[in-house]
Amino acid sequence: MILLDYRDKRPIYEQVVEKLERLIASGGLEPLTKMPSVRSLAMELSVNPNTIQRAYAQLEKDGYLYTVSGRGTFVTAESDWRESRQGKALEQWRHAVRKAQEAGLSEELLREQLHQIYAQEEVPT
Amino acid sequence: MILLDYRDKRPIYEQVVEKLERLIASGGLEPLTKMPSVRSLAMELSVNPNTIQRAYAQLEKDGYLYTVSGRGTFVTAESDWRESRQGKALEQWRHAVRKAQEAGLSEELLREQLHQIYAQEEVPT
DNA sequence: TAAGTGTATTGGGATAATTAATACACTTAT
DNA sequence: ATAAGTGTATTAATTATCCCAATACACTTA
Repeated sequence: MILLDYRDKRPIYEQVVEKLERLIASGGLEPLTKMPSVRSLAMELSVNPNTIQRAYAQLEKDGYLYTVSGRGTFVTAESDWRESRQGKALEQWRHAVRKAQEAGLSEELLREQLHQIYAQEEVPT
Repeated sequence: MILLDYRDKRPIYEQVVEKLERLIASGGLEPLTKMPSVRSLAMELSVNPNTIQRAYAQLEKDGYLYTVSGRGTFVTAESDWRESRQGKALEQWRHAVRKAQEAGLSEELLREQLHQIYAQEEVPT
């Protein structure tokens, strides 16, 4: 399903989160499909089950997965995780705007830059 | 020059950075004035000189101070640190914009939000 | 040359983060 | 009902990181 990079010095769970998030966001996993169990994915990657559990918990917090106790964890419907993702991105963006405002940057400058960035390319992912 | 708050559980050097940054940004220290030496400020606050050194290094990285080896460290000209601060804020903001774009948020939405935020108040700090 | 400046290096101690070990609770199929 | 499969909670061990101190070095100037 995914492959770990041993040269990567980030914690394992974080790597798993990133890879799965990318996989889901790119449509590589159909909504509502069952994820591999905590134990089986742990076996497959040769890591402790708790590490996978932590990754799943994070992905659930971010809206990409949901879990039914005793049954397993599943991929969220696309509309749901898109909404969650947008909400987070918007909140972070707003924070950056306030910082920019405090630094004395004008609304006009930001509006220009905004247009310029959006003009560059159509959203890759 | 500044006063440490012992109830504050952040590291000392961080507290020093924040207090000095605030002092400089608010005009409490004239540009080009010489800062107290690493050792003297350390003595005054009863901390290790390395702690002050770390704070000064951070402030230099942020553009508030500059240092001449053997002579001392000095307050940057206002135009310079304002520029530095704006550059950093702008860069972070651009990053947030790209994230928002990737998440599928429209330029129009961001432009609206931008206007709304700027309309709220005239920049406090 | 001596005193004052910032800087680099190293290490100790504490704290936090990451992963592991184990036991528990729930669901489902046999 | 029992066993096997699922996620979860708790606790511990290990590892990494952070903060601060001690000390020595390099540079400038009186």
